[in-house]
Amino acid sequence: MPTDLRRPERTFTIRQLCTEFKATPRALRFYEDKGLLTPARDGMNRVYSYKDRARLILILRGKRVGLSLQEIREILELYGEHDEAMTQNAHSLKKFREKIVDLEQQREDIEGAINELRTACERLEKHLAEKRPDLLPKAADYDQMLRARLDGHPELLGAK
Amino acid sequence: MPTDLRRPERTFTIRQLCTEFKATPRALRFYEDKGLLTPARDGMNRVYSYKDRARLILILRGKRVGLSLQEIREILELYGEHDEAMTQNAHSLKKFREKIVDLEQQREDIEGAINELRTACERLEKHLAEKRPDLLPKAADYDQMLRARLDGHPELLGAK
DNA sequence: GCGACTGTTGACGTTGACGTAAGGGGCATA
DNA sequence: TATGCCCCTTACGTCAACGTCAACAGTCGC
Repeated sequence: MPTDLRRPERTFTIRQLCTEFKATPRALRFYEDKGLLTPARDGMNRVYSYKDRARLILILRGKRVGLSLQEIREILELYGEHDEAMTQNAHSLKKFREKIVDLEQQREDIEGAINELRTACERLEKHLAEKRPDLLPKAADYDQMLRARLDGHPELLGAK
Repeated sequence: MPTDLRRPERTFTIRQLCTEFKATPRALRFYEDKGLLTPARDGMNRVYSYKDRARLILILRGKRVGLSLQEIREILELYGEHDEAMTQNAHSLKKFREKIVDLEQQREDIEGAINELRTACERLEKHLAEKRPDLLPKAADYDQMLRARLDGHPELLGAK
């Protein structure tokens, strides 16, 4: 399939990306300032390519897992130049390995935190059910919240 | 086993807890300022009980998963008074549910990030092996790093 | 030609989570 | 008695990641 391979020539305005990913123009410009994004220009205006959009997705995901913009930039740089400062890359490799260990630890932590929150919720629910059943929120709320998350952006759920 | 049940009367100085958990005195005092810890006093000096230590563990774990001190305090308060402002607790329940959804999303993100870092590492390793095998770090480093994490603080690995 | 909208570049403000420096007390060891 | 070391409080400084605001430019529809 030579044509339509990921809509290569498609471009985006800053606001399009912002509304798509619930970011702000200020944030995107900030990322650019920090070297994480380098959109083209049409006169003054920024023009984001499909690749820029992909980078933005990685940036936002990195943020959600607690990486700093600095760390995210290092990762992004890996997907660019391949024949540059090798010493630098050896350093990156080490840092990435450390980060993996970090993240595995963090995953453990999250499991623990989820469990704690769950039991805390159960306690609270039981307590409320006994004393103030009128205050109990409906299960529908939770459902709706979940659905809202899954809507619209399947690419945020672990896609490449 | 009535005696020695979790060494009940054991206490700690601020520095002991700091070195044990790699925190700083400033941080512990800060947590106290924000109402997350309330150690006893011996004159001016803080005296941390075993319970305080347990709370500190929860605080640090909360931080690692990205909870704000404010959120952590809410969770900790749940393990205390049980007959207080019920309206407040209904609110907490809602926030906890939201946080669980957040954390589940975050866990997904971490899975993805780990995978990306792994493939990035593989790439880099391959690239380095071809062009600059002298810069390749030894696998032993990684091992040692892992062991260092697991040492000393088994209670950090998801215990209650 | 005129809003309304969207875009731009500074520059300053804000929030959370501490760091750091200043000033002082308590106790032990040299 | 002086020198450390650890503790305390108060207060100002810092850093990341933006938010907010000002001041201005391009373009669309009428």
